[in-house]
Amino acid sequence: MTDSCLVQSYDRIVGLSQAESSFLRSLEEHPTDFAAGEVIAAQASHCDQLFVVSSGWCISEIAADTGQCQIIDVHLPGDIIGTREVAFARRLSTLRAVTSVTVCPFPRRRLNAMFRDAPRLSGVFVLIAMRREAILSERIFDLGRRDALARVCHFLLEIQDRLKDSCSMGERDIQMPLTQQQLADALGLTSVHISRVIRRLREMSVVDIRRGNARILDPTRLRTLARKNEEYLELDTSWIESTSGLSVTPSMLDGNPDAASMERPSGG
Amino acid sequence: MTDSCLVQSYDRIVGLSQAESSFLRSLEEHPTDFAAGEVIAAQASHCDQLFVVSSGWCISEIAADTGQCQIIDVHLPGDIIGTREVAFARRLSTLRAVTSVTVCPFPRRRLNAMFRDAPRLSGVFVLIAMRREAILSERIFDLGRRDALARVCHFLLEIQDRLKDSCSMGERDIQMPLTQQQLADALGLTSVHISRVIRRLREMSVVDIRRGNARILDPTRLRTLARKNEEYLELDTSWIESTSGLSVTPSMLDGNPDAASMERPSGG
DNA sequence: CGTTGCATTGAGGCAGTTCAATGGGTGTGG
DNA sequence: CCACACCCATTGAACTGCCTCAATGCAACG
Repeated sequence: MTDSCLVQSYDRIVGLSQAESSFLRSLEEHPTDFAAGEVIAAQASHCDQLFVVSSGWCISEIAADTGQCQIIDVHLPGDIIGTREVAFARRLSTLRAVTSVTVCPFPRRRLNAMFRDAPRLSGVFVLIAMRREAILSERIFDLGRRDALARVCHFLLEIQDRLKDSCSMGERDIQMPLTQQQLADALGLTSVHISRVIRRLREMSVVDIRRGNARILDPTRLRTLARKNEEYLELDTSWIESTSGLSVTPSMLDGNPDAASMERPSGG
Repeated sequence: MTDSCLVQSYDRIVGLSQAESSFLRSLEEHPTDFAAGEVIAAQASHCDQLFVVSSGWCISEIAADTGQCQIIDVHLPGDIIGTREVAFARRLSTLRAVTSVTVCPFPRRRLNAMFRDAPRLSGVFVLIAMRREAILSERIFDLGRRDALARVCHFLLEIQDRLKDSCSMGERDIQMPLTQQQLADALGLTSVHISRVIRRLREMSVVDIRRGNARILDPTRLRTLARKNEEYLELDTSWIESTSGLSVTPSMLDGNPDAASMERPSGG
């Protein structure tokens, strides 16, 4: 019954209670399908919704008036999208489907209810937000200080780690549904140059990247070329565990925060 | 009595109660001074502490084995530092003083107490974290898709906005204590090229950037060159206000979360 | 079987780098 | 008060990684 990547990934971080997983599952009550390339939410549009990715890949991209485009983030199954936007009146990026996707929109106030009544889930939520910030920081290092070859290698390893975290995958193969143009937009390069780098990596027998799939031929070499120092994806969850006290009320489950119960469990 | 930039900035976002501002003030109980250039917390070191910046500028930088360095973030007075690291066992960046600074360390569990018992402060905290994520996203766009001139202009405007938000500043002048090398490390360039760009901007009568201070000569032109589209710093606080129910207990103020009171105000 | 979207390849150009030398301000010790 | 050292900024010359422009290949699809 629990196929949800979201529930699985939260459960893997802190073991979830019945009530907690029910709450998370309730965020995926309204699945909506989009075809590859479709815009799910446009830049500068009003944003009072967040999304859970149930299946498929999405991207957040920022478009400039010059026609330039930069992909800020890649969203995989189990990710909650829109947390960056929650703080603002209007979206600062376009949310677009890369493959055909199923996403589940939910209103901002659900998050509110979670913060008030489910401190452990809030903790995991913040933890994941901080990991996302760490990933963005690494990408800043990438764009600022690594050459094209290292960027591509590093990106592959990042995706591999994240896929391992959220869903199933093989050791040698990494899903890679992005086009070369999209890879270029993510890594601050041009598709022409991405093509050359991919060829070089193939000739070097490091990775064979083709549309849909990347096959790793020499993992050690790949890791060296990526100049990947730290394993920033290893979370420290100890501080969440110390947050006892959790109540998920029936009213939270149908998304009415204002009627949420104010009482809390009396046990310490 | 309230000189604290931290309290001021939180108060500006949502009007703080007495208890709430007391809690925030209590985070600044242990001021520590560092001289310009000193390391406050080293990359890969254990991180169970966060910091409030009381005065001065700090940076978070990631160093590579090649000697390359990338500045991820600039921290101004009123900022809480280390939230990115909170999720991990070890720091992924070095925290360094740019000017002489006063920072106030506080333990991770204080944050925990806040999450459990002060939902409005938690809301502002998350809001600010999301704004930081937005700023990082903009910097990714910068590094990926803007040329050196635009990067420098955009960076200046970002700092101007953030200084406006946290502390006092003039309209024409922006504090700029970073060296050209540090500017280069922040913007993914070399100090040599930064020097040339600064000269060009001076010759164009757009900004006169010198160590310590940048004087804006042509605000309109600066904004055009920066290609700054969105005003991402305008926060939407409406969703926080709807989180009623706040208790800051005496035990929170001395930093003992486990003894924190579990009762909450019964009023809606 | 043409169309459409993506990938590949080549040739030339440029923004930004590297290397290296010079200048200028500031603090320190004689 | 000078001399020296140090750090930072400036400038020049040569180089290069990546871009731009443009043509071609190639597979999927109606």
